Amino acid sequence: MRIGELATKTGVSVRALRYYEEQGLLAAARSSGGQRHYLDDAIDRVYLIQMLYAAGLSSRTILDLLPCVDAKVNTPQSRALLRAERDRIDRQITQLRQARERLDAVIEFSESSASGCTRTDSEALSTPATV
Amino acid sequence: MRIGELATKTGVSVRALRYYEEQGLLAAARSSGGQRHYLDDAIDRVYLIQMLYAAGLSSRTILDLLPCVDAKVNTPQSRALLRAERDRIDRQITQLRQARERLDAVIEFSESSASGCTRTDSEALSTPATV
DNA sequence: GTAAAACCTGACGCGCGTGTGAGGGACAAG
DNA sequence: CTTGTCCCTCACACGCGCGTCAGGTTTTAC
Repeated sequence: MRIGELATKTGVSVRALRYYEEQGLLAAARSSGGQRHYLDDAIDRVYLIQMLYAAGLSSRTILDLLPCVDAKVNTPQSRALLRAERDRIDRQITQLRQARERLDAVIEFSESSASGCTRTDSEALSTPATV
Repeated sequence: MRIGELATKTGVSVRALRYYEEQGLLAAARSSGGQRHYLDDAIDRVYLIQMLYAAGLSSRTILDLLPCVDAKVNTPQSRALLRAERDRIDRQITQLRQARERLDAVIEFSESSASGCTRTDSEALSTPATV
């Protein structure tokens, strides 16, 4: 498939796909005219890349990790890298949970507070059912 | 206290503190000579700001949230904002967990795999004790 | 009074994932 | 062969949190 189809199938912009190739994350065959052609498994690849980006990994780090995910490289160094990134994600989750708890405390207080009892239409809309 | 002291006490750079003020997140009194002076509670304020940045909030969003945290504003809109951000954090945590599970699967496979049994000195160093 | 340290404003730079536009080829349909 | 759509390669721009340098003022310590 060509780049436009991959873009619509994955929901990722054409620009982004070209950027992934530039970063060495997503290989593409080229037609005689220079156009990119992808295999079907590129779709999963793009999802994986997006997942790792969403987890806060940089292109460079993803580039280092992908060979491990593909099980093409399995060295002590690659395993250390995998563990390091997993641990970084763990720390980030911890931070997010702390922030979430902080916000939750504020929410709890504000909803039990005085002006918190003035239920409005806008709130009724944004909160489907407090059943 | 002046900005340098606040910086060392919080571990945040002077540049960052000035940036927080520029974004309206951290107020400071001024001396006759124009230098910033902070109260002790600025320390906690900075920690809070850092926490929210770490949770992926933008300066703008933090600016909107701070009045709620200070319990100075408590409207239906502010509560909706709080919940929206909390939910965003929840979604982000979910994404991170997915990425973590993906990496974990790779790690599990690679450590049980063939070349995973070639223990080297570098691994012995990076892994203190597999006791 | 004088030097050093801390502070001030203003402005440019960076990293990074993308948006966006210019100017031009590739390719299927009529 | 032409038209329309998709694609190509530069290349500039952005947002954002902050580093960093320049040139100057304030405060502190002696």
